[in-house]
Amino acid sequence: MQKPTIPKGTRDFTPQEMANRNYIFNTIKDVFQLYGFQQIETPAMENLSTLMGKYGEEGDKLLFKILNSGDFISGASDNELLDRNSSKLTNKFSEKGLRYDLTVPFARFVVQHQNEISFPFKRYQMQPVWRADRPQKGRYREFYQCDVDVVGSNSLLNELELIQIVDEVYRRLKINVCLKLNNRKILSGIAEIIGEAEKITDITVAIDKMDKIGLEKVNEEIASKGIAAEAIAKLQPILKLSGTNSEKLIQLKSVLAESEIGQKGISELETIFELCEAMKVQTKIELDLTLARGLNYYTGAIFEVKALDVEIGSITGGGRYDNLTGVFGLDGVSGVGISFGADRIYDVLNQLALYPETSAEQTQILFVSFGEKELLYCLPWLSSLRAQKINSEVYPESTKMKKQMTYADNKRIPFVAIVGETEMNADKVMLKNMKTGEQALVSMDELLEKMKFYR
RNA sequence: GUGGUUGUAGCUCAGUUGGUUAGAGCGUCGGUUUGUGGUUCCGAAAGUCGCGGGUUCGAGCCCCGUCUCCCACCCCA
Repeated sequence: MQKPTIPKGTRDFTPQEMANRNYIFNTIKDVFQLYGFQQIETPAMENLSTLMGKYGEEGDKLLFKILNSGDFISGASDNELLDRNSSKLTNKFSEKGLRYDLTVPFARFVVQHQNEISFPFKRYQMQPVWRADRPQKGRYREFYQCDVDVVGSNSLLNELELIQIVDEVYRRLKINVCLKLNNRKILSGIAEIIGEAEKITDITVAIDKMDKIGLEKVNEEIASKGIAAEAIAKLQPILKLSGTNSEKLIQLKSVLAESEIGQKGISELETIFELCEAMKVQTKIELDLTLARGLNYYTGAIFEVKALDVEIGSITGGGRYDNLTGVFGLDGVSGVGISFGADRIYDVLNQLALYPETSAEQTQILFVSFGEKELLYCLPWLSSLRAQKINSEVYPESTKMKKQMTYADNKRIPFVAIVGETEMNADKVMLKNMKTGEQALVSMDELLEKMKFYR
């Protein structure tokens, strides 16, 4: 028989791995809740009409589509089948797809539930998303995103709070990061003053590659998009911008003096920097004009977080989008949000071995016994421990002690309670510390007292 | 979607110019006077050599296809 496998780009997670992953999810979740965000979930699958056209042409290709149930082929005529046009046939065969991110389903959610939501709506969502991408380093076809967004508020205080959340999450996870900040309005201003406003997407996609391919290649790519040489020349001082954040802003102010939207972007950034300083955000924040990000719906701030000690690409990203719900028929709702890439954070933590030594999930005490009578004797002890929220279990069969001890060892259970006739007669258990090897006869009260530090 | 790369036991890998029943370490399981694990010693199970085809008297090894892994591009968490 063929050995079973899982689809490419997907992974199984063992109990040990899940303990590590839950450490990440719980850390992120705790911080989200600390800032007043509430959790929602949306279905794994959405109607394709909700998903299609929201991520550009590339994105549509990367959507996993779900075959219609039943006789899906009846949806297409003979001529359409003979045509062999896959993209047209896809529409006939499939009307649902797996979600590609959490932002678009969230926009759909806001529109659909607009009358039940009170704004500003602060929500978080931690669920897997799927992309039919070719897997490679730090890239999976199924991965988790942890999104926090505020919709229905234009205040830059939201940007501040998101930055504070980034600051707090990575402080707790002990990952050194740099937060890169940009503003779409500045990018628009740049495109405007060089007279290529309608080419903004091409320009931003190209300059996004700056630290990867260098200035020269970026210029080549921009030129290849049909942008005039003089416009490219005008762009140079901006691409070569250097110095501290405030020095960069001063330079930008003069370069973008003629652009109203550019000035707006600069003042937004100034406000954000001031707020961060006032609130003593520890994370290094860097104004980075080459940060453009792929998704075109950002209209204000753009964030990206990079791990400093690991080469892995961005581990968190986001920004402000003024009219995301517009595509679903609800105008005038502004949102700002960020997404933590849990799987990349997991890779970073794995490489740096930054997990806490003991997991809150592990069993703290295992009862080892010698027979049926002893097994039954253990049960009330377990109930008492569990009532005190101490993770505990009993080895459910009376096999050799070696096997039971090995079991405890493999699960890294720190304490074992040995129960034989002697212990039963004394109404006690033999409590053994697996690390030191020390053991002592203890009563129920003594046991609960000792174990209460291991909740 | 394009290009490159990898595949032998649960895991990490040996395997000679093509030549008998394909090996090791780790892990697993069992035993080492049946009330003591993580460190000893002994033993066992475990592989259609990714899959399919071809060349050959003979293929883990050579050729073709395919899938998979990883890497780069595109794009992106």
